[in-house]
Amino acid sequence: MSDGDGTGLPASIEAAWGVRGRTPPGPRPGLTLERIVAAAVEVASTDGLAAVSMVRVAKELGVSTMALYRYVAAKDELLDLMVDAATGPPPVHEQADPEQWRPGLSLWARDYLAVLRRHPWILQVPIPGPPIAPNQIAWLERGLTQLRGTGLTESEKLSVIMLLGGVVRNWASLAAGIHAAGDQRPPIHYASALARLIDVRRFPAVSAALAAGAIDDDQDDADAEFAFGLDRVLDGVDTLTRRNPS
Amino acid sequence: MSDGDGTGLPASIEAAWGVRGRTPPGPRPGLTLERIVAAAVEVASTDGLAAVSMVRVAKELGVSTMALYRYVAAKDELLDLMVDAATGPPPVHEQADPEQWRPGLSLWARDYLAVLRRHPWILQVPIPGPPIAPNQIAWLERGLTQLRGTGLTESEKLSVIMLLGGVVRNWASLAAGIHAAGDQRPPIHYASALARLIDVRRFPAVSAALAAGAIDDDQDDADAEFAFGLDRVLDGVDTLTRRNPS
DNA sequence: ACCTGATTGCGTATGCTATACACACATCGT
DNA sequence: ACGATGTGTGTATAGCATACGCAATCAGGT
Repeated sequence: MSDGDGTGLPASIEAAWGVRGRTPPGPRPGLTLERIVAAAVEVASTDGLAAVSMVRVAKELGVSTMALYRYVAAKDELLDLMVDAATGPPPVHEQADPEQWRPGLSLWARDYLAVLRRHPWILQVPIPGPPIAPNQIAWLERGLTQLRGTGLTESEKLSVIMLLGGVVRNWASLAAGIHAAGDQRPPIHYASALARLIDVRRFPAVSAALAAGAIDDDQDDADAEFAFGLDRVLDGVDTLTRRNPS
Repeated sequence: MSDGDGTGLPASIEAAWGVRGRTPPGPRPGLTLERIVAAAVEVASTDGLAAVSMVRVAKELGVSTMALYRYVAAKDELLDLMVDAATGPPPVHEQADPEQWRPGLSLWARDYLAVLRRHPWILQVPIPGPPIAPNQIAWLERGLTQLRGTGLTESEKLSVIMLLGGVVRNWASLAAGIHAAGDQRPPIHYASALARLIDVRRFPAVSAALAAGAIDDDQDDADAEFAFGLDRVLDGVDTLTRRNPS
């Protein structure tokens, strides 16, 4: 389970990249990393991330718990692989005009959002670091490609994609949090709860927002709010492209 | 432990807001929610969030584990209160020209980042929903106040603050992730690991970024990268203020 | 002054978790 | 054929959140 290569990466991540040596002695493996990850994703999709335990995944596969540890050094690794598998490769769209980076980037963000909507549990997996798993890199690739006509530096392009990905994740997280909270708990009426708690003199600006109906747990404006955040970031990128000599 | 008010909020959150009824019969409480939260924060700050268990916090206070459950319905509530306590109220600055929203908002973001740098474990606490605890609201208040001269609608102001907060959290999370990973693990050389794994034909854009040195685990450029993301968002807000009739 | 009922803190118990370790067995290169 | 190596399994450990019942404590109504 030590890294066969010198990358310092966990062996299971390398396995996800398809790095394989020649077959060693010993019994043929009856399991596959892929099958394990698929079973874990299945559990997360049906019963939530909290239901994903090594015991449960092993039970789902009909093997003993400890068998999994022949393929994964720790549960964290499994979680990372689950995220990558559930994310999948970015969808393929017709390549538009390279000069028109904005719709391309917008589509990228919306595609990513769709993934997070399909697998909300992804948002509950703590991010271990910069993207390294295959599909994460594929998404990064597609994102960077959208920016090819902008004249930004490579470093700027990368920052833009990371920024945008964060914004999407963040918004999805908030939206999912509201939804999940209203799933089991007594649905917290956020606006009325706030109205009862805050003092107008101590929090005039929040009170004003409250009075204007800006704070509302309505799900209807959700898409509009996402579009707002997305447009702000894209406007910011636009400003940058115009400032730089292209 | 049920909510005394009709807000639907956990009783412990209401307690954090200072909502109190008259003293009921029974022995005087020997503990305080404040003391419990303070002890938990202390544990998190010294030994990390993973070390925060009910057993450990109780031990730190010299009480039994179950005593804590007289003040907190579940561990999640404690975590929320810990975040709010560790965040604290936003620092007070001299009020600048209300027309100059940009430096004010920039300072807000940097203040928030400073908090997250001081208490990195905050980033590991899953966000349960929109901000509701007292200090969270205080930060929101200060953020909204910075936007008072922009002519944005209340809804837009709110979205901007949420967006900005997300960006700060996201960036801090990534930076802390790299740092934490290099804390215990064999320090993953991200750039070289990627270089070894990816194929130039499959990932030309990522390869280009890699070749240009844009992908680098150097901590030096970190502040610059944060400023980049911050400036993109602020540029986006700027575009909006110019478009709207103020 | 006494009782009632609420509330505190505690001890115990349950069921869950990740994972370390030792074992039996299968298969490869020699 | 043999040694090395990897696979799956069973058992054991240490930790976790938290449900439950009990004894002690105190305020308010009588």
